[in-house]
Amino acid sequence: MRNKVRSAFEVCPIEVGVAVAGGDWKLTIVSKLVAGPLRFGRLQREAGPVSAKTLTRQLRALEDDGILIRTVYPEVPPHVTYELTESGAALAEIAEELGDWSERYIRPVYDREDAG
Amino acid sequence: MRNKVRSAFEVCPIEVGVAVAGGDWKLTIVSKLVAGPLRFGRLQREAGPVSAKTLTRQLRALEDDGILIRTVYPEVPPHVTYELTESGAALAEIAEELGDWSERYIRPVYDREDAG
DNA sequence: CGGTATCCTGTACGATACTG
DNA sequence: CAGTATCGTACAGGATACCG
Repeated sequence: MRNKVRSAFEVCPIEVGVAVAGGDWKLTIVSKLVAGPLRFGRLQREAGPVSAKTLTRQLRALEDDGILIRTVYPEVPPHVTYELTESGAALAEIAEELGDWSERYIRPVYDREDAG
Repeated sequence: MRNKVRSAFEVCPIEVGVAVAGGDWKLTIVSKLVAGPLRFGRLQREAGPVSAKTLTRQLRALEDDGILIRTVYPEVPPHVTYELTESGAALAEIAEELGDWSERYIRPVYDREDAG
């Protein structure tokens, strides 16, 4: 994943953004964290049908790239929260725009196919 | 690819956007077309180290989703151009924002790693 | 609760060779 | 020029079982 980002740097900044934020679930995760920190289980339920394995992978990648912060509370049972950094909040705005864009331009395309 | 988009509709609009625009090279392709239509070969050179096979795939997907228009001029040798639709132009703006975001927030992360 | 380990399938993508 | 066909590798991501 990091290697992908590194080679993207030699192409263009947009491709870097795609490498960092383009994975499945990543932008959805970020958007779910705008309202405030969430715990792992809650985040998994809110994000959609994502497996624990994949969610963990994506969260770790987002953490490595400085998009969110993982906090472990030393309790039993375990308690872990995820919250956005400034970088993550900025990314969340782009995620929202992408969502609006797909509602406006993509949904009609597929609705038309379903009708026809 | 279309199946991925269809299932994304059942999750959230952001995930639809990722499914449609999140593939490697797609946003870069779109950004290269903002200045005006380009031919296949030119686009391939401008986009970066993308193979003809992948570029073709991505262009077809973008066409299917109404993001760009492919025009074939019946000449010898063949002449094909790609140009953005309104949808594509709107997506290009988001692509630019993502590029700016990565320059501002991601580059420092990796520069710091390279230094350390 | 918040993961990890293992296995598995599907697909993305590049390289190369070829074509109308 | 603008692709297509074929092959091969890499990795994403789900399912399941298990752990501190």
